[in-house]
Amino acid sequence: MKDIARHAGVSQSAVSFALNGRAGVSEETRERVRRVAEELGWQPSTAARALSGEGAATVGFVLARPADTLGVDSFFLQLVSGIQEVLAERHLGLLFQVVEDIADECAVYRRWWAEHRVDGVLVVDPRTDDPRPDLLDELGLPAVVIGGAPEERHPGLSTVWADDAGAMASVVDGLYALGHRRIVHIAGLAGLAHTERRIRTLAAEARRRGLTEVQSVTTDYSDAEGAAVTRRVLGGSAPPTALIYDNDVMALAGVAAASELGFSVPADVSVVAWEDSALCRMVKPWLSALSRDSVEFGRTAARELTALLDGGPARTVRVPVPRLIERDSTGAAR
Amino acid sequence: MKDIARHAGVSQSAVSFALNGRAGVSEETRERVRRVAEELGWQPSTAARALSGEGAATVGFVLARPADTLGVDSFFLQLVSGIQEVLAERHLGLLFQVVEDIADECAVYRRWWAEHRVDGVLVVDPRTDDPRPDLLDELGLPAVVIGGAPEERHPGLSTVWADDAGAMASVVDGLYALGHRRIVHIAGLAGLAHTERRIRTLAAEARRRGLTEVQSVTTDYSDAEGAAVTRRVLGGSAPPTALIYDNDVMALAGVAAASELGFSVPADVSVVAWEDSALCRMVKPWLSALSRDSVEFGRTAARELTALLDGGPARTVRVPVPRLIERDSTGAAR
DNA sequence: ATTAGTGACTAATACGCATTAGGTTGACAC
DNA sequence: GTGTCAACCTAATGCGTATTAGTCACTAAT
Repeated sequence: MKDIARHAGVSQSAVSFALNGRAGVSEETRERVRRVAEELGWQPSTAARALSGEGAATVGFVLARPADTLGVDSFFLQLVSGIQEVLAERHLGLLFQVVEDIADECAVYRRWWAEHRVDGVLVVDPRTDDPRPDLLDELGLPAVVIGGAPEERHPGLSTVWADDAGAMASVVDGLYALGHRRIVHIAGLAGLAHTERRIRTLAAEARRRGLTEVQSVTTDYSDAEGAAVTRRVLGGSAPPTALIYDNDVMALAGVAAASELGFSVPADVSVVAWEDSALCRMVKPWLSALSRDSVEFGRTAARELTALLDGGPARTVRVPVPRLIERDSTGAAR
Repeated sequence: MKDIARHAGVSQSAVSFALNGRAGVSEETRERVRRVAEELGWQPSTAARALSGEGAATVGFVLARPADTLGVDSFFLQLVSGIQEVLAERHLGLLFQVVEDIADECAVYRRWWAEHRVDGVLVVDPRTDDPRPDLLDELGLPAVVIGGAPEERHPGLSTVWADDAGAMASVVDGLYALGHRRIVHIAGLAGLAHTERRIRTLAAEARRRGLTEVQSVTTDYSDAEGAAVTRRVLGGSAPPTALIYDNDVMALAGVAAASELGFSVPADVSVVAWEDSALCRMVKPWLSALSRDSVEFGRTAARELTALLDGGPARTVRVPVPRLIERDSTGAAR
């Protein structure tokens, strides 16, 4: 800016005013300064900006997962991609970190905020008993919880959530209509908010219809556990006629396990995957799946965060209910 | 630091010396200052650090892929996870951005460097005719090219590469030994350096053995194209007896397509996937696959970058040759 | 003719840290 | 008793930007 000022024959402050669209310079000068800045290829130093109180122009994203669990999950990359799209428009950077567990994640938030490294964060995988909202509130760090529970609102936090309960109800509806009475839900990680929501909803739907042979089993989302649980429940005396898997990977592994046991899909057992991806069309039969737009989910979350950074109020936003794509893995109960 | 200085009864400079392990303060004072800093929960402002010439304590990572291609690729998340592990030790942040194409990617590098947002970058998906190394050289932006060609070294760039040529040679060796003479390589994106390396190596190996019915077909890595190419080549008059897929997703889709056409794996056609993941054990038959440690790949790249940032020389480092895991999808040629 | 006001600009300061140039004290040698 | 040196510490400056407090010339109002 010093150089620009010299070349344009004005003071440094005038340059600042001109480039930031503030009053205090004539239109003519402003234009001249703009031209010079352009010629000199000037870009504002984010460090200096941050130092003089403008914020870091960066938002943080922490993924608390052991490295080897990261593998086959298409959800996060798509989510991040959607987040990016919105952030990039406003030239906001995305600071990304992978950590082992929630405690580490909290430590990262603390450090980032203390170091003025981020202006806000996006929180994923909310849990039923989650220390993070309290921490963020305490720090005053603007945040959007992705997939959070709509009830439990913290004053300063925005929440973007998908209606898992509604989706689960519609899936059960569909299966019930097909004559299924014995249903097993191979759920994801226990303790995750959306896992618990799905489990609760399934239980409620079962109660409502008087179904007693309906259960949920939590897993670690891995193909191994998906297959193991499938083998266990299908090996029982009154095996379920429908299986709901909390992700596509487990559904795939489950179908493989079922075939090995001599169960044919969907003749003997119907399968629904909670998460649609190319995988679902890569096995025979093609898997019926709940599809949601993860990229759009990311966009929505990012938009909420930018709104928060602009001083807007914390909000709770719902994204569209996941839609059931009926393919070949679901059919009438035997 | 001002507060710390006041509480400890010393000057601000003394605090700086004490906390940065520089000479100029007594051991006793240093300890006292440390204690006070601890009590006050002080964390250095990265913005201020960056401003006073210490660098941004951040490295950049740009992924140039259309949003919808990101889905099913386990490689990048694992890579990033490995990168993280090394960066986190040194409290370096990872600035992540997804863009549409290479031109945008270059623009991001320019901006980041001009804004002093990053100290270095990690470059992925190098191409045969790639503008990025030249740009990075020109900017003087420290960088590590991941998966780059070992030949084409730019003065300032480090390169971390896997020996695709060696791996391809060993795969062809194995298939040849099993009696395969007609081999099709369903390759990845044309123009990517490693794609071209694999194609060249396959051609060379074929020539060396006098095989004429060997070819590579480039794709966009998607399951759709993988299946389409599979159908096309298997539908020909003298169909190949072995298929090499450049990723796991296409291999899976290929196997499905082959079954539909009445080809049994591995009796009629052998299949090798270039990238191992849970997917390969999720179909019957389990897929033989080239396995490499993507997390370690990331670690290595990050280590090279930190070395570069410490003022070390640019180097070219090779990671271990991918190893062929023989499962059930490869067998003797019919 | 003085005052109040306004538009266009400059000078000065702050942000939080690192660093460099000084300053003071005490020990030691001559 | 003067000079030298080392150890320890303080004062001052700079990094690049935003902002606040002036300054100056000129116009409009009293």
